[in-house]
Amino acid sequence: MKYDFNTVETKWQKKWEEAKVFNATEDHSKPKFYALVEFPYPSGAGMHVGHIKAYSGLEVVSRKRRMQGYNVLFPIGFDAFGLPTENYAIKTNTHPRIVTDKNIANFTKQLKRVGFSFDWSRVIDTTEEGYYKWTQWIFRKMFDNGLVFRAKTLVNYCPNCKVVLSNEDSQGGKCDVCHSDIIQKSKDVWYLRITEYADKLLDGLNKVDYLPNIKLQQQNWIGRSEGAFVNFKLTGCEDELRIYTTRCDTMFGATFMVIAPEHPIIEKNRNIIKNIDELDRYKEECQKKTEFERTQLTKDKTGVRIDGINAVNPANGKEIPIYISDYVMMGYGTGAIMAVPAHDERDYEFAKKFGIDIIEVIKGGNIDEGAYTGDGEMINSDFLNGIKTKKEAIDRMLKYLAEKGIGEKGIQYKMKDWAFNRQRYWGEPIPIIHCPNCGMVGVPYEELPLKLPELKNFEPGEGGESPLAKIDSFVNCKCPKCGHDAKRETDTMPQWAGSSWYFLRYCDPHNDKEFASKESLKYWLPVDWYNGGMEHVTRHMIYSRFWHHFLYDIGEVPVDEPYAKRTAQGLILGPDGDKMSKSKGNVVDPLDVVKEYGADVLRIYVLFMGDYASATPWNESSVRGCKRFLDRIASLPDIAHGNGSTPELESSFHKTIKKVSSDIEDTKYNTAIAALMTLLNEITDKGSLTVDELKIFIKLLCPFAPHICEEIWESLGEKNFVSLASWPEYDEEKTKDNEIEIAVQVNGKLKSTIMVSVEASAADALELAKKDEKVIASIEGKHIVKEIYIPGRIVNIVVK
RNA sequence: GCUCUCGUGGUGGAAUUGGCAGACACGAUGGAUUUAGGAUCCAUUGCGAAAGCGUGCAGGUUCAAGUCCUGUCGAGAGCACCA
Repeated sequence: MKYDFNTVETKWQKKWEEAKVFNATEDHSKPKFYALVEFPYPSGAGMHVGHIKAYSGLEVVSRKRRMQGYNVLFPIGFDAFGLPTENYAIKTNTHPRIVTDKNIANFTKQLKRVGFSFDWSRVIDTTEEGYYKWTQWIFRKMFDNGLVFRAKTLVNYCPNCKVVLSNEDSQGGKCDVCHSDIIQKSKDVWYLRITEYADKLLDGLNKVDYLPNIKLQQQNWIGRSEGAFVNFKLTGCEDELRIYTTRCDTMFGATFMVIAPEHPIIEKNRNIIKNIDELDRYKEECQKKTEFERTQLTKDKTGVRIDGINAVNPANGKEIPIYISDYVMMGYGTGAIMAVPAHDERDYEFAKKFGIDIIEVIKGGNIDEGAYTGDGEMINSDFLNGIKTKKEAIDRMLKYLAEKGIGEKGIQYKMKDWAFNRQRYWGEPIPIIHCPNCGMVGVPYEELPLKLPELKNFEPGEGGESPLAKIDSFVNCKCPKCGHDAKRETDTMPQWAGSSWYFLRYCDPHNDKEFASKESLKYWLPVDWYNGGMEHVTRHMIYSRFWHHFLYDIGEVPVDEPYAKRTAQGLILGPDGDKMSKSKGNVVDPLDVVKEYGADVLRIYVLFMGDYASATPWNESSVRGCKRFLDRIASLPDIAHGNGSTPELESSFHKTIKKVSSDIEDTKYNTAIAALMTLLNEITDKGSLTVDELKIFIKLLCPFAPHICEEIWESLGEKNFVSLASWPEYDEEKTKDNEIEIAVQVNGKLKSTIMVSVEASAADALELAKKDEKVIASIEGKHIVKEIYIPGRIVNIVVK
């Protein structure tokens, strides 16, 4: 059978759509399987091969589950708010709505042409009013529950995009969208209190099945640390200085203190501090440095001693100096530290540079060379002397601090509250009204969605205010509480808002009374398997887990953790081994591949090319290899006769069913396909197979290359879709061989192989091995020290 | 700098988790077919003439190490002075 893939593939795509083969049903009596892939941002460039790989994994799993009788929800949608569309709209003077619709139409066409088995009746678009109504609704619930607050603070600001960015969006001091240097700017910012959920997000990781590196990244991001808060008395002023430390055991070694340049204690004591001008100048210098510069200069410590105020070490009563330095951040802990140069590398560098005393309090290092951060016996520490472990010393010190009433245990997180507003047009308007009498008031629930007003000019203002601020009819309103003239908030939500709950909407996407019905949520949640990119592990996933935990706490969803399992696909690199990019000219367009080789080949190739989780370069020749494989499949019906099979081939079928079934579950799609290739080679060598065997082969291949499988299935006289046929079962007994070849080693070196029965005893196997000529040659005249037989594996004879 | 992951043929990658290293595929070489090219089919393909040697390098544990341990070099990812 030679076939024209273009005709055949579009034929089956049409039939699937007409018969609604892949629509999830609301038959809640069936076992469910909810497979989720990260919905795409509909960029103007269209689909990328990376999308194909990202979706093909769970595509295979979903198709297998349907064949196993599950009610499968495998949805798709579009995460369409965001800067690229808005920037394009500004540049071309087209409304972002029009741009978005066009891009979504293009993506839809492309996705359908690859034959993904998405449930197209549940498509969502985060920019639709019927969708963002509920994004705003959830925000309002958070507002009602005290999880939203506004503060004027120094924030990460991108001067190019003219927006405030969250910490997550400004990693490395660069804007996540345009890669410009971030500056620190004082602005009014809306925050979501994600830190309140830090422990829940951390604990939740214990009950989910995420890849280990994904869990680790989330743990590091949340960055919980246990330590102590301690109050240091000051000389020269009335205040106390509160610090956070994880090493209160080293307090006898604290020979100075450091506070952040912005620490409020400086402002408060301007009149007392003798060198205030010098401190002001230093502070100004620090603010001029971008975050990037600050991190580049980690080696070179700078700072200024505060003249006029000293601190008292509460452990030993000694007076110690206080410095300001930018290696202490206002945003973590209390913005002040006790510095223990003998046992902290940063404090050590600082002390060396400023000539401060270094007192060793833990044995084990050499303080002439550097700080010692390991464990050891406590010395020079009064009541701690002689204690051998860090834990014991910390406990003892905490007890001391409690007795004196100057300190207590404390917990800190690296994660900060989520800066949630953007000064942009193409996002969900924040449903808040500023009233001169009532302060911040939520837009009433019945008025949601708060619609994005029509606008001609989408450019943000020079002062960094939202384009919405220019529309008086939008801004001016009445306070819902007191009726007084009031003003609307004009900032919009960040790109991450819509994607924080989209998997809930898929459960019941057309509901206009609730974001999803309780019954549908109860049935479909949690997501059984979520696959996506590593780049979303610390942002999208943390954000959406936070929203979900919140919804769970207010009784809106039935489970606390939204994703039972999470995997991640590796990148597809360009043929040159570099990351694909337009500037390098190494981008592969998936639709070109479909045109030349067909969708089945594209699908097989992205899964066969290598380990699913690893980055793998594109290889055009290897694509042709996959084409060859499918061409050989197409001619299989020519040799499928009704005649009996052989026991060997039958056994191979059972083994292959077992291997393909388990490999799909383990995301080892490459070896699953390799197993099918091996079986095909065996069939070709033999020259024939039965029609029943061919049907099994087609079913196994169907999740990977469904179009050609449907075509062959139909040619065999089947009336129904192979996509809905039953997944093949295997007989464990038939996967086992009666006789197997095992290796024979002498002193661990392979000498020969022998055929033994699986039931053979150690004595039988060894006897057989010792009859082998090559083995005899190796052991002749030598003394046998030890004989090992691992059933089914190996014989090893140790001789001297 | 810290944390994590990974180093296997000419290439992408396998290896039931300590048990015959190199499955499967690409590429290459030779042959068949063809006017020719392409496509297809057959054979060979880790290195070495061979005994042997081979999983970045150096040690170690073990009857047995790609797999475990120690050190070291290299690549990638994440974090970025987190007290």
